[in-house]
Order: sequence, then C-alpha cells, then structure tokens
Amino acid sequence: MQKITIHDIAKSLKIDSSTVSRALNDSDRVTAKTKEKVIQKAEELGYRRNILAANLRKQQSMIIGVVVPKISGNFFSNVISGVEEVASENGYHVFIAQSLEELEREKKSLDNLVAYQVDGILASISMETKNGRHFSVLGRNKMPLVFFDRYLCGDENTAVSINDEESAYNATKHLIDSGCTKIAHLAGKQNIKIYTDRLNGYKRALQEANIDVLNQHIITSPLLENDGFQKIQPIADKIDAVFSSNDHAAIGAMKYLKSIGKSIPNDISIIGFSNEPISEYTEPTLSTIDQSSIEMGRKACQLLLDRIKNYETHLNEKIMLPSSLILRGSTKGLKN
Amino acid sequence: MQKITIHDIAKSLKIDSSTVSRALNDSDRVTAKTKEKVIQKAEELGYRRNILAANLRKQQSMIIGVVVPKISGNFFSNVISGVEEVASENGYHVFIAQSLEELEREKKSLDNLVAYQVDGILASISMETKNGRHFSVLGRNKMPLVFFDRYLCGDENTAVSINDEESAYNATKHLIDSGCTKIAHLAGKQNIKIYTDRLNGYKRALQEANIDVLNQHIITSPLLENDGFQKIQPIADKIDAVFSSNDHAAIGAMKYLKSIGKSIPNDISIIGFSNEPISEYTEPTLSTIDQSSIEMGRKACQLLLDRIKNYETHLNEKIMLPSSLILRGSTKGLKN
DNA sequence: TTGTATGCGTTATCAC
DNA sequence: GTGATAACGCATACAA
Repeated sequence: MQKITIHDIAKSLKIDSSTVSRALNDSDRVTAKTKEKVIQKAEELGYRRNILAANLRKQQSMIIGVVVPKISGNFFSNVISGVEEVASENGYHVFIAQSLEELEREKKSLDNLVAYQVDGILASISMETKNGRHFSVLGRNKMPLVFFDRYLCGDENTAVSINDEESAYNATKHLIDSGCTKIAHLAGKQNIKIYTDRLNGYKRALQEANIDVLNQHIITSPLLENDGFQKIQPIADKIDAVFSSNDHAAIGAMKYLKSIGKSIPNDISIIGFSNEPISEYTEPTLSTIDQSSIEMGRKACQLLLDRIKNYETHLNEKIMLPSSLILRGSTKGLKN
Repeated sequence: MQKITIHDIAKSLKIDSSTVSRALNDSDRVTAKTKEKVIQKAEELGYRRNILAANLRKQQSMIIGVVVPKISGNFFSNVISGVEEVASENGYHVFIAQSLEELEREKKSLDNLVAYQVDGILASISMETKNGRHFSVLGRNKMPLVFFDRYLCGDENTAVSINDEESAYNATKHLIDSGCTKIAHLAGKQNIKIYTDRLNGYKRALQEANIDVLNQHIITSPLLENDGFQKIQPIADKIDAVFSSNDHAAIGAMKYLKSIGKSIPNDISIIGFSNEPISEYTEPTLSTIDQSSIEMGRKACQLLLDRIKNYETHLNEKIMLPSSLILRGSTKGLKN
C-alpha cells in the first residue's frame, strides 16, 4: 500500500500536480470546480498531506519546541497546556523535550529541536543550568527563544514569569501581619533566579518590619519533600513560621512539625509556593502562592509567536504575571 | 544569516555534498581523514543537520506520536516518561497530542500525527470515544498503533494495560476479607473497557463470597472528585466500604463520609485506583492500586518499536502488566 | 573511496 | 486559471 501524494491525485484527474497543490491550499488562482474535484478525489484516495515535505519547501516547520525540566508535576504540565492552546489556535504544534533537571539532557534537547527545524523554542532551565552558553546556538541561527518561569538573565533574553520577589514579599508580610516574627525560609538553589528573587522578597519583608534576617533561618536545598522534613529539624523549636519556595518542602516541614507535636498554624504557620494540587489535601490545607501557570504558558507562547514573525520583537522583555496568595488552613487569620 | 547545509561544507572543502553526507553519517565508504575534515568543518560552520529533510528522503520520521486524554495528571505523565525513555534509547522522538477527553480533538490529533509522518502511534482513548472508526485510517496506511491503558477492543488491536478485572477483584476481596459486606462501587463510564473490567472484578469477588451484587451499590459517573462526594450520599448509611475506579472519586467520597461523622476505616473502608500522589496526603491516607505507569509506557513503546520494524508483530496481543494493591490508612488490617 | 544524478512530496516562479 | 520546472536539504543507486 503506497502513500498517496498530490501526484496520484493529479494523474487520476489528468491535471497537473501544481494545480492540485493550489486547490488543496485553497488558492484563489484555481476554479471552484477544480477545487471541488480535487478535494473529492483526495478524500476518495485517502490522501494525507505530508507536512514534512511542505515544511521543507516552505522553510518552516510550524513546530514550537518546549524544553522543560519534566512534564510530570502540576506546574509544568499546566504551562504546557497553555502553550498548546495558543499554539494550536495559530496552527502550530508543540514538541516537548524534557531535561529531567540535567544540563546534558537540556543541551541535547536543544540540539534536537534545532535539528527538527522548530520555528522557535520555549524553555525553562534545569536545576543544573548555570549559564546560557548552550542557548547561544539559537541566537546565532536567529532562532527565537522565550524563557518562562526559570529563566536566564541576560540582556537580550525574553522571559515570562511571575514577580517572584513580590510574591515572596507578600507571603512573608502576611506571616508578619498575622503575628509571626521568627520566620524560617526554605530556599531553592540560588543559581536559579526565581529562587534568589523569592529569598530577596522574604528579606525585604523582614527588613521593612524591622525584623533581623537570621542566617540560620535561611535554609537552601533542592526543595524535595524530604529536604523540608530534614532541614527544618534543627530550628523547629525556635520559629513560629515557615515560608517555603515550593509546596513539597513546605509539606515535608509540616509533616515533621506535626510529628513533634506542633500545632499548625497555632504554633507555627506555613506558606508554600506553587499551589500544587496536593496543597489542598494536606491536614491542615496548605496556604500557598498560585503562579497562574496556564496563563504563563499562553503568554510565553504568544510572545514566541510574535518573535517568530519578527525576531527583534520583545527583545530583553521580562514579563511579570500576577500571582496570588492563597490562604488556607496552615496560616492564622490576620491579627487585628 | 543563512542556514548551513551539507552543500556549504562541501563547497568550502571542495568536495561533493554526497561525500559530506556520507561522512556525517559515519559511512565506511569514506576515509577517516575526510570524515575528520568534514566533521571539523561542520563544527566550525555551526552546521545543524536538517532531520526533516533527511526523514523526507528516508521515508521515516523517527517520531512516535502519543495521543493521550491529557498530559497533566500523574498517570499519563508517568506513562509518557516511560515512553520517552525507551523512545530516546532507540533514537526516536515523541510527539504528544492531547485529546482533552474530546472525540473531535482525538480525531484531529490522529490526523495531525499522520500528516507529520510519525512512524507509529501510541494511544489511550478519550472518555467520549465509543468506537475505533477514526483509527482505521492508520490501519489502511499500515501505520502501527499500540493502545495503552484505555484501549479499544478489536481483533487486530495491540494493547498494554494492567489486569483491571483482577486488580478490582483483589481490592474487593481485600475489603471482604477484612470484614466488609456492604461494599459500594464507584464505577467509570462503561464504554471504556477498563471500567467495565473493574466493575466485573468487583462483582466476581462479591459472588465468590456469596454476597449479593446490589444495583444501588454500583454508581457510574465520570469519576471526578465531586462525583464521589455527591453520589455516595444516598447510600452513605447503608455501606461499610467503598471501592472506587479512581482515586479522585474515592477522595470525594472520603470527604463526604468524614463530613457526616463516619470514621475511616472503622465505619467505612475505602480503596481507590491509580495511586495518585495525593492519595498519600489524604487523612487517612488512601489505600489504592498502583498501575506501574512508567513500566506501561516502556512496554507500550517497546511493542510499537517492534511493530514499526514489522507491522504484523504483536497483532491482537493484549499485554497485562502486574498491578499492586497498596494498603494505607483507609482500610482496616485483615480480620483474623 | 569519491563524484554524479535522481528523488522524497511539496510549493513557488515562471510562462502560457 | 493552469502547466511546466525548479528547489527545499538530504541520502543513495550507480558510475568512475
């Protein structure tokens, strides 16, 4: 069984394949009657257009490449949903590559996406990524690139994220306003911009309230649940609140604190980050920060589409999406 | 800035592009010296191979298409991880398309994957899918297809899933063995094979224990959390156990039952299905069935790769992967 | 071992 | 409005 091509349709209709091509592309330089005949014959023969060939000729793939640490996990899969939504509205397809938090895989993913002639790339860097050297290939080939969430600083980079500094500031301020003064911060790896921003927001809130920023209150880790569980132990008796840079570590900390008899939020308040679905199921439910992930995907994709049309647009533009503090059971009501 | 092709390398080296092509493909019909020169020049010019063009020529894309209801959610993203693992080990790439549980999108996804000349397709059908008519296009074009999890019956279909009937039987039997006799079943839409299988396993366990299968104990729904919450209400006082075809509905039921003062598992035991991450965070933690999702992805991809090599292999093969009953806090210890 | 010629399926640029 | 022809970038059968 051979693949049907426009030539088969042409032959069977005794017209030229270029006419068939035009008909299938709904060109206005072909009679309505011819169009109809072609379309019907195409249907009859079970013709499927070979997009690869078309793209080779048109020098564009209509594919957007997305490099993410991993697709599992609520946040990234939501972002991808947003990307896909905008992409498909505009006739684009999405090619997903996972770095699995490894620099080597990130490099290879980029190479592959380039080799597949994607028209542009969306990326959120891995935990191991320290600089953007491997992204410069894209720049050299004028391949548009837009970062989202975990972005690399750099003059020419386009990025969409939330205002991490402010979100962290708001969360910490809320803890302070509700009466907490000894607030620990579970921080992420500081090579990642969003985590330094969150740390900075935390510090600013403390400073504004004239609370000393204590080194022993700031604990950096990969933010796995177990990190939260372990790292909070030495200071468990000296704090009245925890602000964590993600929900997993927050939940780990909550588990440990509950295990030693602390009452959440009466003894210790906790705020996480990311609004993972599990945060609604912990006991008590976890206050956290929602990052409007779907909207982030939409926006990033929109910017990328703009840059595919015109490479120079949005250069050095950093978009901050609004985030929202979601108050649940792990924080006290405001003191008044 | 132009894209670099093998012709550019050839010109700059004053050799023919076919030699360049061979060199880059590590053909043994080219001198080691030439190879070296070519590879070095390629590096120097920043050459990136155009896989699309190569694939067009070779009549294969090295792409595997995956159609899933949605990539968010633990189960499917795990399956995809497994698929990607095996695919990339074999030089293949994965193109993901979401049906979002809509039949129309599923059709369109298939069409698109075919148009992109994927070498084979992995699919798990949407909730709306009632028959495989739109999959027959693939068969006509000898495009290999392997179903996973939610598969369509049919003589020639290849599928990988767990033994849903047996898993459900085991779960129900466990409830019976622990002393429960009035066991409700939150069932999924019965057009999906795995949900009828689970219902059948439930029934078989009851029958073997000489417990009557009561219609009012079997409640069919889309299995959202709220479905569990709502649908369990009329029978809440007449049951001592719930076996749900997924974790979300089980959690909904748990929420309602707790809200009316039932003690879990003392008054009512609950078992879910799928081992979603949240099942570890409910209070009490939820007993459930693990579907070895990553392994399912690996296996399905392996079968597909076999079928890409030889279309006739694994025809009409249904592989059942082992599943395991995970006992947590929502079920009682065995009665002895 | 290397070069020549051709084609994968499509679209764009010409003529007519 | 339609047909002929070339080209996209690469790989391969064949010739040298």
